Amino acid sequence: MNSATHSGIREAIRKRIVAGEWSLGERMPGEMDFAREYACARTTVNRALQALASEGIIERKRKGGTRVRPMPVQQARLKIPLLREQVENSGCTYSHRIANRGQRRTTAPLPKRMGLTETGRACYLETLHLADNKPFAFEQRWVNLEAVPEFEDADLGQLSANEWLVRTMPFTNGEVSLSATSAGTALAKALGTSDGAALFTLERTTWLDKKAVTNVIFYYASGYRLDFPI
Amino acid sequence: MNSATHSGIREAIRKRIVAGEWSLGERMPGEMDFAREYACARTTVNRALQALASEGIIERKRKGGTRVRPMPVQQARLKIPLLREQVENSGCTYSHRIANRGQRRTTAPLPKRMGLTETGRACYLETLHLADNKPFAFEQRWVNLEAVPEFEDADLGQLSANEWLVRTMPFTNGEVSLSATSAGTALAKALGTSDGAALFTLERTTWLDKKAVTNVIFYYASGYRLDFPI
DNA sequence: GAGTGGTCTAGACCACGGT
DNA sequence: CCGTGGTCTAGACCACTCA
Repeated sequence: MNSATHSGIREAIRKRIVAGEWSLGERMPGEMDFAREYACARTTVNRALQALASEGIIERKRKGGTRVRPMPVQQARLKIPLLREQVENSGCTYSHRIANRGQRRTTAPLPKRMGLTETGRACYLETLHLADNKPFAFEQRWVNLEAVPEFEDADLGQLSANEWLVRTMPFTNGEVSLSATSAGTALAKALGTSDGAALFTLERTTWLDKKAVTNVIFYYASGYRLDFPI
Repeated sequence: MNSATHSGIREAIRKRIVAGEWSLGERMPGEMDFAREYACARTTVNRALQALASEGIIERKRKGGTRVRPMPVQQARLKIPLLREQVENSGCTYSHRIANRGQRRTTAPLPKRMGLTETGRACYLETLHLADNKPFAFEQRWVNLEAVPEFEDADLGQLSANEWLVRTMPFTNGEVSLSATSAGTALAKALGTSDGAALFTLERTTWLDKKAVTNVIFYYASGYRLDFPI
């Protein structure tokens, strides 16, 4: 019983939890108990238990001790790859076409999520992303030119807007929203599917401090799945 | 300049990265440099930098030092709440109805994802989840009775199958797949929407060690969105 | 080979929150 | 109050990888 490393101890304790050594909600041994048992420092046990807590498997409270969560939180780390990477990872050739690029003083249509002032300047862009020259995803994007003035003159021939922004513009926080959309006529035509097809949809808004940077909606071609481990 | 705590240092360094103090891919100061600068132990800096690395903002290599990632990984922690909690959090009353409960020797239709043997016993279940008595999501589930024999006799009147399994059955790993489905006639009827409506779809398979436990597909009623911060 | 991050230790003090 | 987890320190050794 000696892999006195934090990950070794973490997995050992995880197995004991799964095996049911402590029932749901029951108090587990304290850090010092485990430290004695595994013959290591308390710090090492602490790190292992903190990892399990951040996974939602156990709950820890000062003085209250450590307990097995009665109802574990189901959570996963979801990586949202760049479209280019998604396409290339599936062995296809990536390309993109700017479908529509405009600029307007913000009036009506700017997504509420961005919370822009009516007077702000913003830029609207539609891009079609292709895999082996077949439609893969359709992108609608607003960019707040007050946050990213350089975007106005960016050359998006090589780099897509998405990649340009990721490379150039950091952000401090954002929000993602996943949903399903029934393809309207224009969308169906752009993606080469039939009217009313169900499209997996990802919307993302990012902020730099409190200033909206960009809002984007990706409509993925029919049949797309976003897979990830849990 | 002295909150010599790992989170304080982490946020301070994050701000400096966002402010552009080091350009993309450029080498940042080492742990000992930061430790001197913030007047703290190297361990504390290490913890701060490891957190930033796990967020995908920086890259660290032994001997190679720490660098700002040229193309940060977009990732988020996605919490998948229980249906009951989703409904109750939106201020509605939750209920569910078992639509169909069967048991069969596994023959053809068992999802490939579960990787069950043809001879195994499994249980199939359909559940309609309601919010204020209106359809919220439709669930199709397979349960591997060889992994969870108790499920066969479980009383699912109070607790839904999902909650019963979460409470009773731990799992070691799983896979989630998000997609969009066009409602067929039966689905549309169950969810009270029109034929061909776009439904947000979540499929999840879980394993205990190498043994499949359950495979479930949730079809959410039209208009559902899964939101999370990034 | 040498510099960097990865990790462990032993000890200390603190903060929260049950009793 | 006082036990528990949360965190910091100073020092040490190791492992990777770049030059």
